[in-house]
Amino acid sequence: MELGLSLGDSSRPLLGFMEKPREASNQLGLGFNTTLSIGPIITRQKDQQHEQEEYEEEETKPKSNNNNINTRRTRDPNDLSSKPNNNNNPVLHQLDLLPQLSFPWHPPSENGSFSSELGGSSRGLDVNAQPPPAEDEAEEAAALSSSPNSAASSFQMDLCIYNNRGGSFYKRDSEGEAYDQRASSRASDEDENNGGDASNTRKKLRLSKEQSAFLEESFKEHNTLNPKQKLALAKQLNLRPRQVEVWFQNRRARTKLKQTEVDCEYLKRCCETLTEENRRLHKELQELRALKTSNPFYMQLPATTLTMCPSCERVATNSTSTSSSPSATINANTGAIKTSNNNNDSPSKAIGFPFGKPRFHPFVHTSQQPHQHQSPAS
DNA sequence: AAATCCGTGATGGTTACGTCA
DNA sequence: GTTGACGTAACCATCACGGAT
Repeated sequence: MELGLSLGDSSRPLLGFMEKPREASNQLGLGFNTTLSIGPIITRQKDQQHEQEEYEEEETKPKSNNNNINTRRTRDPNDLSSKPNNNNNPVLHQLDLLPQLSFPWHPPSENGSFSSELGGSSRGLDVNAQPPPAEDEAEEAAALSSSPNSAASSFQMDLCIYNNRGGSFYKRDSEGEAYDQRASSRASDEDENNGGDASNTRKKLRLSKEQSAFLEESFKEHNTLNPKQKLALAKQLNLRPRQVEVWFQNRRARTKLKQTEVDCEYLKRCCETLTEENRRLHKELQELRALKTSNPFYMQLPATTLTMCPSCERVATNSTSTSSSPSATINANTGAIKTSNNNNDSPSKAIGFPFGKPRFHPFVHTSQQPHQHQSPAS
C-alpha cells in the first residue's frame, strides 16, 4: 500500500518565514541510514501482533462518519509552503546521526527502512516499548500499531523517557540520553490504573532528541498533519497519535507566538519611523509658516526656491520638482501632512492617508506628475 | 539547596466544518 | 433546501513538570 497522502491546500503560507525550497524536502527520506542503538533493546511483546491487526483494520476500514480527511476541513490545510532546506539545516545535521527514517509521506529510499507504510513488511523503527492501553480505543488501536517485531527493523531509537516518580520508569543520563526506555504513556496509564498517589500528578514526557528532531523535520514538511500522517508518524516514533498531535499543536502555537513577536517588533520600528517622520514634517511645516509670516511676499520667491500649490498646499523644493522628488502635502487648516515619495517602501504610502484624504481643488494635477500644476487662469 | 526561569508536554474549552437524518 | 445533532480537528489559554541557571 502506498502512502500517497493528499496534503490539502498548499496555497496558504502559514509561516512565510519558514518557506524553503521544496526540492530539498525530497532529500529527507534519504539520509537516515544509520543504525542507532541507544539503551536496551526491548522487543515488542507478542500481543502487539494483535494490536497491529487492530491497527491495520483501523487503517483500512471506512470511518463511520467523516473520513474525508483532506477535504472535510478547511481549517487544517497542510502547509506545503513550509519547506525544508536541508542545506543549511542544523536539525538535519543532527538527523544525519539519526537512524534511517523517512517521513511517511515520502517515498521510501531504496534501502529505506520505511519500506512501505502502514502495512509494510519492514519498518523504520524497531519498537522498544509497548504503547499504553487505550484511552480512546480507536486512537490506541492506531497508537499500538507499531510494527510487530520485524527482522527488518533497522534500529532502535532513543524513545520515550519518562520519569515515574515512584519507580523511575525513565531516566536520562548526564548527557540527557535516555537509557531506560519504556513506553511513556504506559507509565501514566499504569499509575491511573493503580489509582496511586501519582494519579493526580501529571507526568511529563520528554521526547528524545531523535524524536524531537524528527518531529521538527516533519513539521517543516507539513505544519499540520492529516490523520494518516499522524498515525504514521506516531508509529515511526513509537508515540501515541495524540502525542504527535499535541506536539504539532504546541509547535504551531509557539511558532505563531514567535512570529507574532517578530511582527510586533517590526511594527514597533515602523511606528517609530513614522513618528519621527511626522515630527520632522511638523517641524518643516512650522518653519514654512514662520517663513510665510515673516515674508508675505514669499510667493514671489524664486520658483527654484519654494513652490506651494495655493489650493492643495503642496510644497516642493523647486519648481521643476518631479514625481521623483519627495514632497509634502500640507493642509493648512488641520496641519495634516501627507508625504509623497516615489519610494514604495515609504511608510506613509504603506498606510495610505493617515491624516485624511486630500481635499478637492480646482488645480489640475496630472495623474503621473502631480506637481505640474496648471492654473485655471492660464 | 532553594528559588526562579524557561522550554515544553498535556489538558480542557471553544470554534469551524462536514455529514447525516 | 434547511436545520439540528453529532463527530472531528484545529486553535487557544493555561497548567504543570523538569532541566537549567
